[in-house]
Amino acid sequence: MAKITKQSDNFAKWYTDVILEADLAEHGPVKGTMVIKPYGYSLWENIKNILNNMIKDSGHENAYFPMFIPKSFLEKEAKHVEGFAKECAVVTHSKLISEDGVLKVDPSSKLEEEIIVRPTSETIIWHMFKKWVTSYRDLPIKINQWANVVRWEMRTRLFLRTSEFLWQEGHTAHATKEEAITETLMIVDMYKSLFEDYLAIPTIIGRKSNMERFAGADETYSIETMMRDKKALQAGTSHYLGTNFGTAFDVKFQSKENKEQPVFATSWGVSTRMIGALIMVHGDDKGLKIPPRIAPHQVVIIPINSKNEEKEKFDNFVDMVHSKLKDNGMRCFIDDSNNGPGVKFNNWELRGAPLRIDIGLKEFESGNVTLCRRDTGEKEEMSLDKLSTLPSILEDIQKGMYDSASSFVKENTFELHDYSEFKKLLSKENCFIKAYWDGSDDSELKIKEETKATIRCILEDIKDPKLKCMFSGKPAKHLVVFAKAY
RNA sequence: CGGGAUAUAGCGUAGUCCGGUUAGCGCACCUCGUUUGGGACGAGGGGGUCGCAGGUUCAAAUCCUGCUAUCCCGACCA
Repeated sequence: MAKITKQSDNFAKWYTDVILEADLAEHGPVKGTMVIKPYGYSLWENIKNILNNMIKDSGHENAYFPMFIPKSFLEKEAKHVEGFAKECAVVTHSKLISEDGVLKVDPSSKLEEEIIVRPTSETIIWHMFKKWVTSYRDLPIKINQWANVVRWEMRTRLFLRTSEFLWQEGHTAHATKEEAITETLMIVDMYKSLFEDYLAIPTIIGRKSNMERFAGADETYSIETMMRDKKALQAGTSHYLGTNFGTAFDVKFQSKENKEQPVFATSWGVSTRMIGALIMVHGDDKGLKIPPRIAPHQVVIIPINSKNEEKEKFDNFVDMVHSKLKDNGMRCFIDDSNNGPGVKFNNWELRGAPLRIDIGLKEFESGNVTLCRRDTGEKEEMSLDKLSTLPSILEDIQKGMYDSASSFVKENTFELHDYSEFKKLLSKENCFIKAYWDGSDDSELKIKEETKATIRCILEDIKDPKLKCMFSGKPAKHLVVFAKAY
């Protein structure tokens, strides 16, 4: 088993090493594609199931819309096209022919209208909403779909930016602006809970600036997270789309008063990118560290020296421990591979299992087990009747992971009101900096050019005319967070 | 799409400058045995159209031409 690069030597290399060595995923044959391997997919499924329940509990219904979108649909919302035009996969033909053993595109199969592989589904969904909405009685529509989308990316990285990725996209239609805005914000809270309560990732939430906003949205709210290299990762978004798509797709409804009115929209999503955040928030030089609530295996049992004379009895003892854990509601796995114990220890640390139970001759004879925590590395021998306390230890680990991630964010977040200090700090190290901003694209752009830091989100609006923009000295409009971002 | 580099077994590489045995090594893999409390050991074994297509030559991984793919650096992005 290869050793992984240390975080301090090369964080990007560490990240790739961990994913490959922990068997989460590997590169597909087409540039930017990713094969999510069983261990990684099981992690995704755990997250997905939790979020899926949250989505349904808040009154949304799952549905599925096609991956293929007529090109003309994309043209209908001007800003939306602009945002996605440069990264679309386009289907132009429907046939291949074999010429002397070489496969070629059959020119005669050229499509009347070219088809876009969805980079996101607003257009096709609003095309359908037009058919579904005529009266106020048809609203709201609250739809979610789990799907893959394709964005043809220049520079790709496993989980963080792949040409094809998995996500959920929620799309809702409402009779009033207020209701749509409430929906947008409710989703932000839902994501916050997913990140904080399950992924143990602290979040910073706010509105996006004009420049960073989703193409076609009136307002974008984002979930910003800090990685261990102190760069920011946008890990989820919720958009208030106003009537942009309603208008573009001519979706209107008749009100109680028999008046024709425009439909208000939201859309929101989180993707497999979350797994990238999870890796970079919690991981250390030993590898992954997965929060217990979403870990594929919460407890991994390592049998040691299982080749003694009483092998059968030994195996029964191991099985008995295993079923005790399962009976206590834990996801549990026995590593009975042929590897030596050292390899297994390192392997499960690399793969981030929260708890490990070692069972060797010593335990077999004493009737105890040895428990080892991934977060602290502490080992302790415990009697079998204490196994029922493991769920509370898992919860303790979960909380500890959140707390330590949270203090890391606090330690690396500063508030500055002087631009030269701002530049100096950012040239020295990555961090989050809260500062006042005048709200202009111009200031934001120049700060980006000079420091590579961007506005991650707007935290508050400023009314006090005495407060000035850190960059321009003009009256401040917002308190924002700056950081270098993924 | 610009600038740079690389392409030899599953992975990592030596050999290429200066053409000449059967293309070598490490990891991984297979078999047998010994091992098992923090990255085991011995013996044996399998696996290569040297990125692709041409050319030069008695002879090409090695020299020449063209192509393709990938990686790094830039502009773009969740």
